[in-house]
Amino acid sequence: MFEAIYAIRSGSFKTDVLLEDGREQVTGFQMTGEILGLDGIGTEQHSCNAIALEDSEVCIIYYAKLEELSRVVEGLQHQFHKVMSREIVRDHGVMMLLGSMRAEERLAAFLLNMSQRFTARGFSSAEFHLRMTREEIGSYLGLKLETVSRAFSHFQDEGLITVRQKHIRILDSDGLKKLIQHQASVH
Amino acid sequence: MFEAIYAIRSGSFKTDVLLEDGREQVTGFQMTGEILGLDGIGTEQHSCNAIALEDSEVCIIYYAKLEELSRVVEGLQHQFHKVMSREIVRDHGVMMLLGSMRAEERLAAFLLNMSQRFTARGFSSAEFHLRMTREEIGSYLGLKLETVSRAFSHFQDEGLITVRQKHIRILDSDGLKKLIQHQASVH
DNA sequence: TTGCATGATTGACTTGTGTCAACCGCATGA
DNA sequence: TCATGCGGTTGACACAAGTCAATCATGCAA
Repeated sequence: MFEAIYAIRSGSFKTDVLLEDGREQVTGFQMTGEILGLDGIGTEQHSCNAIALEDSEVCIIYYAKLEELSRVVEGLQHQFHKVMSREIVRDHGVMMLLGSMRAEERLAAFLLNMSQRFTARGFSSAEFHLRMTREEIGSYLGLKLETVSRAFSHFQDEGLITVRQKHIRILDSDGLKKLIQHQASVH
Repeated sequence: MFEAIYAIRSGSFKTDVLLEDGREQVTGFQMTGEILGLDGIGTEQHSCNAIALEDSEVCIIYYAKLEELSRVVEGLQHQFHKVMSREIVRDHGVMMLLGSMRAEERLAAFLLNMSQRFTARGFSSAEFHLRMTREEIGSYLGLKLETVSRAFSHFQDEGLITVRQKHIRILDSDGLKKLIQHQASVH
């Protein structure tokens, strides 16, 4: 059943979908200020789970109220459409990752994306704490946890980052950016 | 620049995004009755290309008009939200494909999805004509065209389908369904 | 403190898919 | 008719990532 969407007030989440046979696919990581539950509007039924990765707070937005308000509050409808549209664009980005990048490119893109999102929230762009496990990162990126771990170690050996468990420090973000594009032209 | 979305009146399309280095990722195939261009609302700029796969017609829907109408026409806003939401759910399905299925599972899922969409449009569910090349299917499924071709041949050897170029006939759709789930429990 | 559980790292080996290349089939146009 | 080109198929081989397994690190509970 569907009745609301949820704005994250603090904390962070992962969303996932399950196949009958038990395979889990992480479909995204959401941070403060982002919206959960937009998948439920189409079918009147949420199609993925949201799991908090730390203590978190959400603001419940009843969808019926939102629709009603959209009709009278200038600009609200448009803002809401923008949020949904951006989610579609983001998903296309993930499809790009999964469909045409190799393991280290995926992880580099993931790290740069996290860095950018932390920056947008006023945190350091170079040093941050990942709230998800290697397995969750792997599921999101279509990789096994060992592959994620090895890629982290390799980046560290190359002097691109330092890793200690979930603590990441980016030493050479240009190097990571080059990885994403350059790898292909080697082809 | 963004000003409109497009309802497909007849024909079919592929959408893709490009990486700077020239890699192409097909993000979807759209058929009659589906909507193109929803990605443009968020940033006032379309982020993917749409290419017709055959002679096709679209109905241009100016976004400004749509927003205006949504405020007065009962139910229109809700219908529009549903369309966008379903696109998000569909993308999550593709992420499932790309992130946690192997080549033959992906292709089986793709064929069943095509079959279902043809059925919904009043065509045969068992026999249809693919409008896209092996390379486009491969890009969409995160596979090389040779892998797609081999999987088709293998399905044919197993008696699941018959293939002759772009003509597909599904002989055992339950067999295809089992492939998607069963492969995993072998694990 | 010790013991335990969970997550992360690393190594050795296997395998699915990619790569490269040859060849086939069908459609189009000269 | 034959030549040309594009898309599709198939084979041989290479390699990236998966699998299995041992070990280490961290944090929590007794």
